[in-house]
Amino acid sequence: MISIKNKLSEKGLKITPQRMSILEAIYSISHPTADDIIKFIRQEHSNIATGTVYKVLDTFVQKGLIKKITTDKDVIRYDSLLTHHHHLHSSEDVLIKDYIDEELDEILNEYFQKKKINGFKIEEITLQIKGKFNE
Amino acid sequence: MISIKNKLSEKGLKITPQRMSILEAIYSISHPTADDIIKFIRQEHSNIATGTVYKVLDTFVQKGLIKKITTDKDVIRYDSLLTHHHHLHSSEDVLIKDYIDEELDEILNEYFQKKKINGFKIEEITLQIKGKFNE
DNA sequence: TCTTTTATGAGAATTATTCTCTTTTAAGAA
DNA sequence: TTCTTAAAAGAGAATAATTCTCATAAAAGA
Ligand SMILES: [Mn+2]
Ligand SMILES: [Mn+2]
Ligand SMILES: [Zn+2]
Ligand SMILES: [Zn+2]
Repeated sequence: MISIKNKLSEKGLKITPQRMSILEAIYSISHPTADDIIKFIRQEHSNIATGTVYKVLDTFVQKGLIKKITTDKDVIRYDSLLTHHHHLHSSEDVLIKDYIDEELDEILNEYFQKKKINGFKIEEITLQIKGKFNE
Repeated sequence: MISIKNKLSEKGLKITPQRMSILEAIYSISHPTADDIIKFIRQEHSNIATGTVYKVLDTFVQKGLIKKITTDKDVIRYDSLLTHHHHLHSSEDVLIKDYIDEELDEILNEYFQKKKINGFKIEEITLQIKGKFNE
């Protein structure tokens, strides 16, 4: 898609088939691991080197095209949703869902406007909301 | 120490030198990785198998003696502070500090008492506060 | 002290990620 | 278009983090 190409060139990145596939994969899979992305790309398209995927993901994070998200597993996941949001983490399995709540963000902003944390300058607050998804 | 032994037996765990060392290490090091714990124990005391450390850490988490904490590295850290709290994550290095704020917790509890997340039952909310530590 | 269950150790295996080095390719210049 | 060149990708080895397997050791209650 033209928009994928645009996203790359906006960030001053060379357009390569690998980068386009990886970005498409991230947009198609919810909070994927590097391995999820590799499997997704290899289904249809050509082979891709795992090192390339890790390197490209790193570049994308650096350029702000995607974000890293943390879980209590030793694997890094990636997020294509760039606007500020939080995550619902299943306490039973590996499911993660986006949680967008501007009202909450407003409350937090107000709270930390008043209550300064001494010796620390806040850049971003992310909630990890752990719980159970019903059915 | 007697209290370390007590903590183990309270949870119905057999008291072993390895488990005592690991628990002492966790109490001595801030948010350690498994490897931090292994190095700490090996300084003074005897050797310990890495597999033992991972297995014991897992047991401790299961029994609620410690908690896992997540960072944006592919390594798991552990936390000995069991009362509900949040974390300040340095955006520059790997430093993590506990952040305890009951007033904030109260605000969050109230907020989510009203605002239900549909299809999801909250168990715990943890804030990852990313920013810079001054000097 | 004996018995049984559970834990530990050693080391191999697996998984996730990074690195090195060679070859390929995107993209601007000519 | 073709040429040039910096940047990217590929292959595969290396490293890091964690898990597994199975033989031995040792807690803890009988
Ligand atoms: Mn790793
Ligand atoms: Mn791993
Ligand atoms: Zn998300
Ligand atoms: Zn903590």
